[in-house]
Amino acid sequence: MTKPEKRAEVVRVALELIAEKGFHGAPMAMIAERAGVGAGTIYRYFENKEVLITELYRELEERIFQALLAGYDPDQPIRERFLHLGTTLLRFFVDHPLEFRYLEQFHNSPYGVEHRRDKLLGKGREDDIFRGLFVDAIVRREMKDFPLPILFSLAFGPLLSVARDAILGFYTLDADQVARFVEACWDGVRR
Amino acid sequence: MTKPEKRAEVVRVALELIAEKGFHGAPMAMIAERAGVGAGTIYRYFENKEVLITELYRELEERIFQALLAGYDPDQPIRERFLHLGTTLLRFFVDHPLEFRYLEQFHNSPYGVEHRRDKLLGKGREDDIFRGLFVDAIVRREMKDFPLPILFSLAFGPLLSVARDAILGFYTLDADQVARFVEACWDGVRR
DNA sequence: GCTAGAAGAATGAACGTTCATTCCGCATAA
DNA sequence: TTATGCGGAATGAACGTTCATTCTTCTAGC
Repeated sequence: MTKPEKRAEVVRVALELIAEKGFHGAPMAMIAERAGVGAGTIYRYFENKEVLITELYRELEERIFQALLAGYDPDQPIRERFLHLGTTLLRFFVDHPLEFRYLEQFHNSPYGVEHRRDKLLGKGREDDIFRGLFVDAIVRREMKDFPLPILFSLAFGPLLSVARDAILGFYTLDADQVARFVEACWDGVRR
Repeated sequence: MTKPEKRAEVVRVALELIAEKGFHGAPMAMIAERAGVGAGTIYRYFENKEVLITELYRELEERIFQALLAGYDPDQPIRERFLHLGTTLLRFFVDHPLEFRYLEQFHNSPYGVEHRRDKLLGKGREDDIFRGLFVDAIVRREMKDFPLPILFSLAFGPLLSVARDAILGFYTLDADQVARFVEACWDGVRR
């Protein structure tokens, strides 16, 4: 196995294990074993477990950002842009259960809260695409007049909740239901 | 300290510590110390840590159920019943941050998923109050026609999301905002 | 082209720490 | 005196991390 392959394999296994069993169900020794490398080898690529965890998070964030960007047209009407982002996001989660579960684990950890705090009170990144849309919508009076973070909760709270349940196997979402669901989210935020 | 006082104190401290630092940030020894009892004493009241955790969860569930019941009138129109349950729940969470954080921790643990699975596929308890309302609403065509669990996500996803952020201190919710927010949730589920 | 040696990468046993749980001596009340 | 409940030191399992050693790859000299 080449050097970059090893790193990638460690990251892949870490995603899988942590998504399935949580941070505390994924000891470094187990990650190493399943990745087919020595326990110490991981520390050649990541300073410690925390760095591995946050680095993996960053990579996921980037992939989602790219997925959202694909096919996004800033010139479309607000409603259409909202529907596009919502369905893309929900589909991404449903199609990538491991990634979704990982994000949830991360968000419910101290790292996640810290990270979130920075985002809400500072410069976003893929937030910008959401932030831009929402600010635009408020100015044009097409969305309810709530503070931005509250509007985010209103719009994406249902989305995350339904993705979680679908991924846990409580039910399945077909394409039509996804579309109708995101429209329902729109009903929640729109004026 | 009398016997029942000790038990109650252990439960109180466990709630506090676990809510603030998670299951893994709340070692039994620390719970014991802050509760003013010996480490071994906890095991006179709870077989092991898991039992303590699930027992505490059950007690919280019961308190929420009671809060929801107070002032609930099954004869009111669907919209009013929905608004009552929503605002009561959201207010309860905002007023009881420790309890909310504990519930979140629990839900994101293996116990929680198991528990949830039972609920969605079986007999509810305080669910009944929600289930009854929602089934009623669908039959009368006052809510969108989604499977029940999806409708729950649509209605309560935003609520949990906004409660979480408020409790983490990202913003504060006054009474007016709570009311308007729950109405926005209603916009999401209503036909 | 071949080989000796250096340099870098990988390894996994070992370490120190932390945790849930157990156990035994002690105190209190009968 | 005896019995009961309690405390907290002791225990052993599990973890993240380290480091002395081995293995691999590359370079340089012939």
